[in-house]
Amino acid sequence: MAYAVDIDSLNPAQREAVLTTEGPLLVLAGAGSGKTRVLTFRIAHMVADLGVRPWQLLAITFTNKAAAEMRERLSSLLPEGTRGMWVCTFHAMCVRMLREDADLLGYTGQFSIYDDDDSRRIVRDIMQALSIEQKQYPINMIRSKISAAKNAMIGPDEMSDRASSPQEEKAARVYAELERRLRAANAMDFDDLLVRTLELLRSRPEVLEKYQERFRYISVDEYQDTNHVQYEIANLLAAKYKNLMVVGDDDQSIYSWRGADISNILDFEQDFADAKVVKLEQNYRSTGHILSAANAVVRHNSQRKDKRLFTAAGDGEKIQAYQASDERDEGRWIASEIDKLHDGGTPYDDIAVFYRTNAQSRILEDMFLRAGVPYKIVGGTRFFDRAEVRDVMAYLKMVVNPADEMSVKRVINTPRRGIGSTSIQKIEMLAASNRCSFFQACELACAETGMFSAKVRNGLADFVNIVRRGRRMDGELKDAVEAIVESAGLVQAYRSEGTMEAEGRAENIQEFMGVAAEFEESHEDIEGTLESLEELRAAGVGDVPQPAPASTLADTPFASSAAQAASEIERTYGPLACKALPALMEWLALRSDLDALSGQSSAITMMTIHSAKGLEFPAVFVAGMEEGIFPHVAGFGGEDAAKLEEERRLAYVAITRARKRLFLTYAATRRTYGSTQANPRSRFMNEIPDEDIEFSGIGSSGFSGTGWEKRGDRRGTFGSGQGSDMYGGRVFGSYTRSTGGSGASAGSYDSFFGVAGTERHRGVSPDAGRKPATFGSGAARPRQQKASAPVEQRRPDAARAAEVFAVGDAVSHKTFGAGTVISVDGDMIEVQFEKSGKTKKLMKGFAPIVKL
DNA sequence: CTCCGAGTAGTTTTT
DNA sequence: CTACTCGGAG
Repeated sequence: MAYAVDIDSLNPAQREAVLTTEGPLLVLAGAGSGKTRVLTFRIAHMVADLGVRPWQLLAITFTNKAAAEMRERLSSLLPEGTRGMWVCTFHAMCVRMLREDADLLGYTGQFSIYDDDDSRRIVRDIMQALSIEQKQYPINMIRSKISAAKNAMIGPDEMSDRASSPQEEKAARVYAELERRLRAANAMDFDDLLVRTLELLRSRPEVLEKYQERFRYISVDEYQDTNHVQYEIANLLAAKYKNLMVVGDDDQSIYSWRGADISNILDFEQDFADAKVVKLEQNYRSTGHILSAANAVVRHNSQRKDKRLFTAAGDGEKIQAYQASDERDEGRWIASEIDKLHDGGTPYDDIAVFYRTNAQSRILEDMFLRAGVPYKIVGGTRFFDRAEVRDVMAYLKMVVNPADEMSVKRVINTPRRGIGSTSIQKIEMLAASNRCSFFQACELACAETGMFSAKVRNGLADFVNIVRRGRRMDGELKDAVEAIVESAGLVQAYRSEGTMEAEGRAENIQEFMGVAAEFEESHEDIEGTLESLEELRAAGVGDVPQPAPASTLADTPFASSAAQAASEIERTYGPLACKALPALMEWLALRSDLDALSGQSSAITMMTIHSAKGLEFPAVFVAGMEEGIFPHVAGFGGEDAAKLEEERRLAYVAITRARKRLFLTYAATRRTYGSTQANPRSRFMNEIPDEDIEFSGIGSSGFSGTGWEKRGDRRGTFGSGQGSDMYGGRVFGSYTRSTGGSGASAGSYDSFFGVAGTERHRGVSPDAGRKPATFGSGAARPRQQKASAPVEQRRPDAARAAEVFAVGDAVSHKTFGAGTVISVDGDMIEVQFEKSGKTKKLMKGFAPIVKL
């Protein structure tokens, strides 16, 4: 048989996976084993060779980005098109299904989606209302308990019955109120999207049937990251035809703390007795040393399916380990190594720096800035998480769904309209006594002369009008958004503040409107749209079957207040004229990261290890390889083995991102939360075989694997001995163990100081001992003269240092673009950048900035 | 109602 | 150390 896809380019295991199109299939895909290729080839094969119609296919991914990538690869494999194929995340799929049949659950199709921040706020409000002390019952604890209950399909009542602790009892009460409010607001949080879909599929056989019949072939990527509800949904959808393919790697399960359940993948063979299992163990990504290190580390986990990646590629370069004196030195060393790589022809785009926690990015960022290494940060505080942007979004959400109490309350007094918490409370009472939505109560309040002052009533009237006018806006999405923002008066309010910060916020809002305009353009194409069969038929897509007779449902079991309130509002304020607005809101709610927005400029990538999953880079740095940081404090101490294993999987993920070069760094001392601590080197580094790794920096290779080091590790004396004693000026003098066991390390110091090896004890006086402190924070690395050179070169040169900056000066930064100086303090200047809106403190002369 | 200061918490995160 | 939240004073 001649295949439309190049089946010969696959290895036997991959080929088997691609050709197994019928029945349940579990693909255990190790890191870098070509799993995306298998996934896309398999689908392309089905469509091009086996006559499966694109609309019969459902491919679920974990992130929007992965979905977009897959769609792209599929459309290049399938020139005849992929229209009707659903390639999306679980959440996007659920939203699509819920929009269509929300009325069966007592919601309207216009329901709002509450993201994490919204959900947090509402829980906080509820806890306040129920006077539950946040001190005693931390909000995140309550939220995770509720989330766990939701995902176990346990309702508030049942949770209350089962509550075995005061925490759970309180959580159940919050849960009950949360449900009530979400329903009343016609809103769903991220958990609800999944849970309600499962509810829909379970309670409505005709709906389930519709999708079971349509989606004959289902594949789920990153199966190890699915939670219980997602697992149920997938199984339900596939229950009829059993053509379910799941792809995953138990070694890369790093989201259990978020409800991901590894047992989903481990138990697949039990769920489907006749499941075929294919293991993809050949790695096409990394070189030998890197792969060997990854294998060695992950082998320390007990809870895993045994597999071992192998590669046909050569050993490649050894992993470079570097012990820095402190976190600043670490950043500097990484910067200088990046410089070397770049000089050697590696583009910045091929380099990534990973860290365990976002907090670590600061110092690294700072050091890169000074060294002139261009970087971009993935994750962290994102554009769409900025308060002012969220405010705009809340206005838009409110216009789309005025019952959305959360959004209404968020912006009712932003910008200031003189409506404070007492007025809001009164409106709440009004809403309760009139049994109407909060928003309708706002309107009632305008007429209530007795209850509110004229000032408040005027403010409310303005506010209510925003919705009235907003809903009438038709035409271009961009214009509608602009009109709503305009009538909200946000930009004007910021502009009149006159501060640089407010100006930045105003600019962010402008930028947001640019995003909206962009969305309208890119939204035109049908690609990526999840169409129903009806829509496909209407669009003239051939051989789409007749739908099952429409389920005429007079008996909506939930005559819910949400639906009533929503339709009430529809009647009162008229239908929403701008149809693109809900689509924009949905896209915003389910957005992944804004990597599309960050330009294509050449820069290294900085991100947490979690966000690095699924990516690969020719050169990878992992910073902060220290006990307490990675594995993070929560994971060690012994008692929680499962947590430690997850940290180890995280290490596995980090290591396996690297194709050719891997650098692991750790610092002898590190400032965290203001105090300095000395952390021993990460146990994960010790799990890497000696032949795969090379140590350098203070206390280099001769140390590894010697007995004393392990003894030191436990007490943390290794780090503190090297680090703090060094600063105390007693590097070699009193540190007897190091003189005995560390020839290589001493050697490196010796060559640095130019002291003969045999004389080092006498030669280094306490006074001279301070020098290492200089070396630690000054030059990059003792042994290689060259290494320190790049940093050295970036010393403030005369011209740069002489440049005078004044507040208000326009400047341009190599990485951050244009900005304005907002303060000057000696050699430090603070600059606000236009693009990011962020302010940064920069060192005059070091930072790559020029006055415009 | 707003503003300012003290106090405190402080993994990982896509949807 | 810092960013954010809460509570009290104006």
